[in-house]
Amino acid sequence: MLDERKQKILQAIVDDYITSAEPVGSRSISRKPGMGLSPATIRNEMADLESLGYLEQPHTSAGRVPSPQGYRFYVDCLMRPQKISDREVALITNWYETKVKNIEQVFQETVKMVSRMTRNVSLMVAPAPAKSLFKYVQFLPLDERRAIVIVVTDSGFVDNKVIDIPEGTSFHDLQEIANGINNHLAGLSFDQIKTSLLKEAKQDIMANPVLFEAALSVLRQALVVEGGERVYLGGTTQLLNQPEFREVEKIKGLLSMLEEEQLLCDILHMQDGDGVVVTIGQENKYSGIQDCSMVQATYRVEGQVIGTMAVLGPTRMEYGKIITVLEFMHRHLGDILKKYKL
Amino acid sequence: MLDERKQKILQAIVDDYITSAEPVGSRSISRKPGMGLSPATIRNEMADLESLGYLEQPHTSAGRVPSPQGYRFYVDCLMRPQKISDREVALITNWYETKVKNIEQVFQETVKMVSRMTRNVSLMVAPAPAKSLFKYVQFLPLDERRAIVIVVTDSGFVDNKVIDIPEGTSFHDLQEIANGINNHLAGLSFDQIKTSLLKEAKQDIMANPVLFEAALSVLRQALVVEGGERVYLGGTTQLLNQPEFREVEKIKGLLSMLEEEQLLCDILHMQDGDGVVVTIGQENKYSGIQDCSMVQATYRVEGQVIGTMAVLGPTRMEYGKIITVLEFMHRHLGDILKKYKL
DNA sequence: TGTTAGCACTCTATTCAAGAGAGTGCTAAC
DNA sequence: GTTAGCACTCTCTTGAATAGAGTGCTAACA
Repeated sequence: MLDERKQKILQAIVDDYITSAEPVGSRSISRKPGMGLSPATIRNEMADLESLGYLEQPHTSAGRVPSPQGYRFYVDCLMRPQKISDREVALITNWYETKVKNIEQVFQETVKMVSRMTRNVSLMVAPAPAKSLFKYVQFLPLDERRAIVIVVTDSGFVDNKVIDIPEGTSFHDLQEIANGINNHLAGLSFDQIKTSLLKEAKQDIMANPVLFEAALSVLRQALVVEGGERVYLGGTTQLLNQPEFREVEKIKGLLSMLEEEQLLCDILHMQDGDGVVVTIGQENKYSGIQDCSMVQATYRVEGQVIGTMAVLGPTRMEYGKIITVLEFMHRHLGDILKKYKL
Repeated sequence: MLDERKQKILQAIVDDYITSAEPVGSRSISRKPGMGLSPATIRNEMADLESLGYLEQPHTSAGRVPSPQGYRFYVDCLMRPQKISDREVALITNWYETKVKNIEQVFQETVKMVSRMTRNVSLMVAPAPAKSLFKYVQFLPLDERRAIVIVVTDSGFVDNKVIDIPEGTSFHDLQEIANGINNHLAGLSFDQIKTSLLKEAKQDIMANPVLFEAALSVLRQALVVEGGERVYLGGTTQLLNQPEFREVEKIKGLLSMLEEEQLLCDILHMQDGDGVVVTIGQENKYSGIQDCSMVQATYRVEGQVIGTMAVLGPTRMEYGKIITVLEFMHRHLGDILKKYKL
């Protein structure tokens, strides 16, 4: 275990490096107020910290840089989580109130907000609409040949699509079809609906068998809800501000990774459990982000873990700030989602 | 006017530069099949073309680079617009059929597709929903205290929001309110609705005056359709692939510009008329993109120009390809939009 | 015994000159 | 009118020299 002075120095080094992105020399630590030690003493301690594995030296005559182990210790023991100010809380609340009108927008705006607050890329997996339960469909007239179909899931997702009205079907017929569908399929998952659709439909749904063909056609158009979980991504341009991504090549690599929804899903699913988790550099299982760190948090609705959100950035990230923000979202996002019914 | 040989050489130079991004020397032009001229001859012609203003030399011993005037001439006279292959047409058609279900998605997917086909940033202004005419609202039950309100405009935009049901209002009441609203406000623009709302409401809308307060509250929540035109943006990461944006600083500048919706709107509105227009470098009125070129096209529904789409990239862009793609979209986007009712 | 000043040492980043390479313009021959 | 040849120009790369930052070690000090 590190003695108190070593901890203090390590903390100063990490703090300094996080803001400056430059290897930290003994002089600059010595100069910090409250340190009260000469550069030479600091140097001795730094040499110790290096041989203990907490620091690294890019080359002999450079300052020190935190090692992954150094960051780990910093995150676990040294870092002081920043408080979220009342002003920030007010800002967040206001943001949701003015910009968010439905569930979809909760996700869209949350990633935007988080990326802005943390100055890093932020991502979020939303539960798959297809996994939730079908609640009802409703047809709205558009013109003679087409209608809008609104599909609502029990979790509050709303999907709208324009469909062709089958030949010879009146709008009144459509409403009857909707009733049939709603009566018989409400409460089923979309997966169930897909498989059992044809059989069920034939036997039960339609009081009026003349409408059967029309109903089938409509069902097929209406009930295909976009399959998988959706990943929301925000603040990718923040990457450009990080000195570690000064070379376009590195950004390209990360960005093209961030475009692969499935991959992101997988990465975010690697963490289970509940709460805020930090993975630093090589701790990340996916090799494409092993020079990055990720702070992840689950969010819950009524105790149930529903999904994950995360902030991705260079290992030299503002852990304190980011953890605080995600901790906050972890606790409060559920309430916000519930407002729009999830 | 340039004689035929000069034109041929200029064309070869621009073509070469567009693909290589390197100043073009006399040798490489001379080597091109069908050229049949020695480097020395080419050099003479190049010198002429330079003094005529069609070419520039980064420095004495470099090859030539097209000047803005050179690009202009290339675009106006030399460039052969590429045909869109049947395969591409099929791809586009299929893209819309599988990925697009409503108007919103037409815009989202169009910018994606165009940016992919042109390998450049693509943008598009959609007509402001608020400018279109209110068609109807419909309430859908969510739970006891909340409902989903669906607002449909005559142009086919569908907006859904979760609203609080006013205290003491039954779902049946809501439907009555919807009827009142629909009967009296259908066909009005949202601007009109906003201003005339209170007066009108009081006098006419509500058959049942008891519901008046509730109706007002609901109206306020429901009928605020996001104000301005929306800008859709696609393929910003394409910037990273362009050699002219190898330095992060340049990308940052452009990207931060691309984040300002209003600015983009203004830029796209500077072009009027109908059809495909190319603005090269300094021809752009906004100084932030004066080292870029932009190809813009309007799109129409039933003859009416409805909005603009554009491709933005370095002046060294594949004009032939891009113009062809936008020409195609210019002609066909209207049909696609009409399918979802605009 | 812990701390510190001093100094030699190491490594990077910058600067500068030299040389290679690419391309031109001009001249003279075809 | 076209082209081969050649001197010339400018950039980019390479390598050496130098300044700068920071270290590690030693010896002195409290």
